[in-house]
Amino acid sequence: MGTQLLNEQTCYERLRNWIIDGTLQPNERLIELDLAARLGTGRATIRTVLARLEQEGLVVREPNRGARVRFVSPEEALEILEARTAIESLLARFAAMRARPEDIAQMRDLLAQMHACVEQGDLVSYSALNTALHRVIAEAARHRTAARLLETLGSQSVRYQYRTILAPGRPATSLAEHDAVIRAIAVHDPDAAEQAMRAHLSGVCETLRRLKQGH
Amino acid sequence: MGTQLLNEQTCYERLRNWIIDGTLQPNERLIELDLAARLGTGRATIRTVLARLEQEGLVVREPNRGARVRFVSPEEALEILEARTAIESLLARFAAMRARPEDIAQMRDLLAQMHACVEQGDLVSYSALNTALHRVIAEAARHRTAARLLETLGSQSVRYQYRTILAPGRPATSLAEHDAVIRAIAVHDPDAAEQAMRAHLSGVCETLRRLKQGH
DNA sequence: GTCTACAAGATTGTTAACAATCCTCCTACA
DNA sequence: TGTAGGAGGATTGTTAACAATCTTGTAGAC
Repeated sequence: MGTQLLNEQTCYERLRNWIIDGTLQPNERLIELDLAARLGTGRATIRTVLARLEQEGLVVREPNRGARVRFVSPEEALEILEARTAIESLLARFAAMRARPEDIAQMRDLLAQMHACVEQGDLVSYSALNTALHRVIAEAARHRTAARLLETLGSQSVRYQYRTILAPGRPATSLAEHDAVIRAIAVHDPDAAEQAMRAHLSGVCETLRRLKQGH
Repeated sequence: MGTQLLNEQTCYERLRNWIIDGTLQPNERLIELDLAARLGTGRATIRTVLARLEQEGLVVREPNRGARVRFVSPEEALEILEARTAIESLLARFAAMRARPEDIAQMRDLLAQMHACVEQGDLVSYSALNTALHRVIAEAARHRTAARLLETLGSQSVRYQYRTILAPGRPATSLAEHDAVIRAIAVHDPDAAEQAMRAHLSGVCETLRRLKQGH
């Protein structure tokens, strides 16, 4: 597998993934020549990619001092989650208005799998399914502006997403909350869906706040 | 005033302003050499600035075909307003929790000026004051994540912000709604503040929907 | 032993030139 | 008359070299 020549968009996606999956760690310096060599492209491309990632909140650049992976503090992670609550509640509302039968079937399928995971104590798969479910809801809402905001918020806080589900009693609660959200969407009740999603994510916020206190 | 040499940040801000204030019109092509000459910098700088503005939603770039000012359709403007509603409600909630006496005084001052504008029928000044008031509320919330989202949303939809206030009966209603928001913030009632802000912006959304139907 | 000054290396910022691509307009041909 | 093809110009994409800035390590003064 030789090093291919990559265009800007591909470089952007790869670098973004490296930051999100932790290949590049928070506060790690991003040296242009380094990245250019690793991605098989020139410095100019890396430069514009870094600018984009800064605008997206994944990277910090300082004049004459280069770029580094942005470190998101626990306080910031909470802020991000609060903002997500606002956006996802909106998306749940629209999903209740615009979801098609296929969308709802997919949600129920994922929910059933999540149920199985909790019974088996497989919290890693549960987290993945949870992310997938939220994505399906976002897509069912057919609201690109909100979906876009959510995606950038999500990418900034991936490192904190596994924490809350580990709190004692959380899995069962979380499952019930998701159930309420999907039931409201299935009967096309926007108010109930928004309310249920807000309740769900407020619960997550609260858990995260308590976790922060503990440590 | 000779052409100064400008660094990236300055170029970014200037170009951004040109787009927001309409100096550069929607769908207008952004030619790198052109902008470089106008801003007194090189193509490389312009290139990264355009990448940032694309990520911010103010510019669209197509490979090998350059960049243009993004045209925001009325449908999208509505989506943006809906997202703003979610974010600003959150900010109102936090403003109610964290506003200091100075913040509240500033809000009341702006509200009084808005009152005067409505009486004199000066809707242009009213719009400006309206923007300023929302900004003060956002700052009083001390929630940088939400504030940042709001700023990018706002910049995308400036072209539509003057429309709704022109609807018959809107100024008086708008004034009353702002009054309710600020009263809730002043007595530090987060639920009421969030609710009042949501009601206010939902009203704006509704007006915009009706305006769209009309035309 | 600690601090300052300075030199060397590393990294970013800027410029210019070249290559690749796209767009426009003109011509030739059916 | 209308359409395919191609030449030329305009614009973007890429590369390399150079300039400016920062960082690091070392030597010398106190």
